[in-house]
Amino acid sequence: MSARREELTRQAARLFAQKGYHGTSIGEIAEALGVQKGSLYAHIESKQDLLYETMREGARAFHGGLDAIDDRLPATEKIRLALRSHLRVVADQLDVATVFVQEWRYLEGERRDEILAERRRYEERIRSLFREGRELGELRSDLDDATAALLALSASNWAYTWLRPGADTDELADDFYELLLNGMRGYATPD
Amino acid sequence: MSARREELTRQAARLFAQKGYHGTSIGEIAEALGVQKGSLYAHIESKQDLLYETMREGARAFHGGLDAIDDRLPATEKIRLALRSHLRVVADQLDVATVFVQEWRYLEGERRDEILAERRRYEERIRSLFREGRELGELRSDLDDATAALLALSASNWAYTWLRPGADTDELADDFYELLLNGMRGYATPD
DNA sequence: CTCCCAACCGAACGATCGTTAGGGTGCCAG
DNA sequence: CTGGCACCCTAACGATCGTTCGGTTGGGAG
Repeated sequence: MSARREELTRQAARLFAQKGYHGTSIGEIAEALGVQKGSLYAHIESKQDLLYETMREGARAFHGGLDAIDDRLPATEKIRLALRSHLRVVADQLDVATVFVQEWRYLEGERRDEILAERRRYEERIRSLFREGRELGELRSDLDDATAALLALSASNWAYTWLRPGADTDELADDFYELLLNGMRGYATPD
Repeated sequence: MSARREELTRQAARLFAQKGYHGTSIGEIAEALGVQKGSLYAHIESKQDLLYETMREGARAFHGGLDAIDDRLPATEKIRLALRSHLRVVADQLDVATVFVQEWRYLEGERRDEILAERRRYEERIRSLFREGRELGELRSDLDDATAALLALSASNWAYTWLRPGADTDELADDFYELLLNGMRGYATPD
């Protein structure tokens, strides 16, 4: 893929994140590249292509982050690293992450099915971490891992709305982790 | 406001939630009412009106839920009730809540500023509950209430994506509350 | 020097968008 | 009986949308 083509995808992701897929016109994307809108069709076949590629990039980034976590670590440590990975992806690729989280529903046809499956798989990978933690005794035995995963995932998925690029996401992820594990109660064990 | 007018707002909210503001045309809204699109302008001045009114309804519902919480209760109890209220609003008015959370950025002019202020005020009200809990010793003294509120709010704000209408939101809210307060750690105090 | 090809231009396409205008109902209050 | 009013229709407006197409450009490979 040529450098110009990558720049096109990047600008599209930026505008989709800022104004939404349907709120962004081909003309605006072309203008961001300093080009007539018709010229874009030397690179793409349709506007949908730009959305689809941004989604693919998002899926690759999020899954890639989980892939890098050593499977042999304790479950709780993997949860901590997963939180770090997720927030880092959001901060480092804010546009892509934003589109991945909120614009997926504007995909059409089998591309939509494909991305939806990737999103579901990601959620399942997170959920399995909590299940593993419970089964190995690292987390409370009465933990509802679906609810626990939901809580962690929800917080992470919402991150794109308030995370600023350049923030120290590792520290924030560790704060989240500590809160989720130990709770907010007054008599919590000191660390 | 006439019954017909309310039906119009309701259908608009439903379609905005399902297909997004820019993804929904005036013609589709008219079709949902069994009417020609031009006829809608007997009720509204612009498409923006429909978005704005849905947002107002959302703001009213979310703030109204908090208003009903007795100020003299312990902070932790108020947090529990706030979680219940939020999830109940999402479940009972899923369309309105969905639009309130994701479509606000398509509002224009001062209406956008107004709704944005309402959203910020809501977040601040939640945050103050955690601050109060910490200051009164109900929550750990080293609690970062901004992070804590962020965690709770993020989970709640994400709820519209997975909550199905008719779900037992009180029970779910209590589960969230219990997890947030006591944590997921294995040696957590039994309840 | 020539050829190629990625990249872009300029103009136009049909479709759809939100909105307006003028006229027509049927019902309810006076 | 009559007036008004809420509601709707039909037709059209200009603007903008995504997309197509034939032609032009410039630089690197042979």
